Amino acid sequence: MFNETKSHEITVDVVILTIKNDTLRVLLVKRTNEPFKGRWAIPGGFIRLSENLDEAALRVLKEKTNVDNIYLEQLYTFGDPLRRTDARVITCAYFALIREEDVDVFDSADVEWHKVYELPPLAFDHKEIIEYSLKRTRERLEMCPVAYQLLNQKFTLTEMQKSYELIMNKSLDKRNFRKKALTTPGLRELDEYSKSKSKRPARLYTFESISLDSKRAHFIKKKN
Amino acid sequence: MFNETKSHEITVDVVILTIKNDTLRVLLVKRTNEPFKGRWAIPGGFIRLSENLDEAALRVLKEKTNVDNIYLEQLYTFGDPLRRTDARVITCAYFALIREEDVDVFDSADVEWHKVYELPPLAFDHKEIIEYSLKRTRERLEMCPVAYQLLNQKFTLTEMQKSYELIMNKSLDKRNFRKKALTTPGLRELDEYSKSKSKRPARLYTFESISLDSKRAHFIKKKN
DNA sequence: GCAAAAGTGTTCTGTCTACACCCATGT
DNA sequence: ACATGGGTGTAGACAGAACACTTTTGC
Repeated sequence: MFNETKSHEITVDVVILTIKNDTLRVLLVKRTNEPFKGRWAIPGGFIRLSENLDEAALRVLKEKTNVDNIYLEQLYTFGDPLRRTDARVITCAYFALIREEDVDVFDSADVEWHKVYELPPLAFDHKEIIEYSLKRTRERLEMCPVAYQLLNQKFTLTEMQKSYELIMNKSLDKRNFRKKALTTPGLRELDEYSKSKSKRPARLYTFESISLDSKRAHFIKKKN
Repeated sequence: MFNETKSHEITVDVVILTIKNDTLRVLLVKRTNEPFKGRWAIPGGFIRLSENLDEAALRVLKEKTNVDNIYLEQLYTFGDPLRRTDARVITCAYFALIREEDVDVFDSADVEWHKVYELPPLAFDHKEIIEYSLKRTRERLEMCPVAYQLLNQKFTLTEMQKSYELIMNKSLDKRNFRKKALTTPGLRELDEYSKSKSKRPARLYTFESISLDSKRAHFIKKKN
């Protein structure tokens, strides 16, 4: 299959995170080929010669979820010779945060949302990649409100807090959270309220600008 | 499996930083081939099939500086189709911080330390890569004392401060710096003093082995 | 009127910033 | 004795953490 003169293959793999049914979930696909046939894996694909890496990751994302225009960030490049047994494949891993309401996943038997804290056995080093993406998402969260990428367009502060708690995997103090959340640049208070049964309606908020002010990361620009 | 006839090539490029003559410098090599023949570039090389990415980066580092066992971190993977005009080459960029005293560079006409704040015209996207490595180094510095990688084994607090100032590219308050520096985990005060002419000797310090773990991301936990 | 979630302030503590003078040494 | 860099402390601003009760609604 390969020899010394053959060059390495390079792919992009994308960790796609969302919140669904009050849990943080990652999109996995079931492998149809050996090795690891039948195991769950992060979606990925080869990079086309005309694409840059971000575009390749966006394409993979779009193929699986039909989502565009999303928070997507390069995570890390994994290239251990032993990470795959079949060939030498280096993968440039990305991670994406998407809203459940935007997703159009054919929830078939071989594409599923799995709880990130209860992962099934995964192919290759994909468990490591997912864990690393969680770590990075937490770091981002301390820096900028990326969690709004997981929320619906209009959301309550309690929903926002829940998404933070799911990502950080710990509970937060309500008053401190709200105090800090209200200072977030781009957060706008609406004159609308959630309608819920048997309890007090909650004020709705929205984020005005998608400009994630981060000096740390490369973000994918909006496509027009 | 390989539905494109032409593969991408993948390299590692390493931004090697040191402090020399009171300036922050990066090791550049002069290109001997087209394109950009005669221009300065970051050292790099192809990845061998038996190596992982870190090993490839270490090998490039060792080839150029004869330095082993060093702070080395994966930076970012650059893969724009237009970044090179001759071929589609994706590069996994690393950066390294090394001590001048450990280096064994043949300072020839085609390998030189250049001031990072006064770079000559560079090949490809290497200017961008160097600037990104500076950004990351600054972020690391706020988190953990990576600057000790640039210092001699024994150093004064003033030397440490100078290295911070060179990386951050701004001056720092002496008292505040020293107060904070003294709380750094791993810093040990020695019973030795610098011998300098015409001025008061300065106390020497050293870092006890800090585990800068090879699994990059985050090295030192938050202080409690 | 009760269940269920929304909403609201203060105190404490630790960290960052700004800032100016005396000390030890070699010449 | 002077030139050079070494070494030191305090006060104010700000941010994060801990902590409990009242309000609004649907049933």
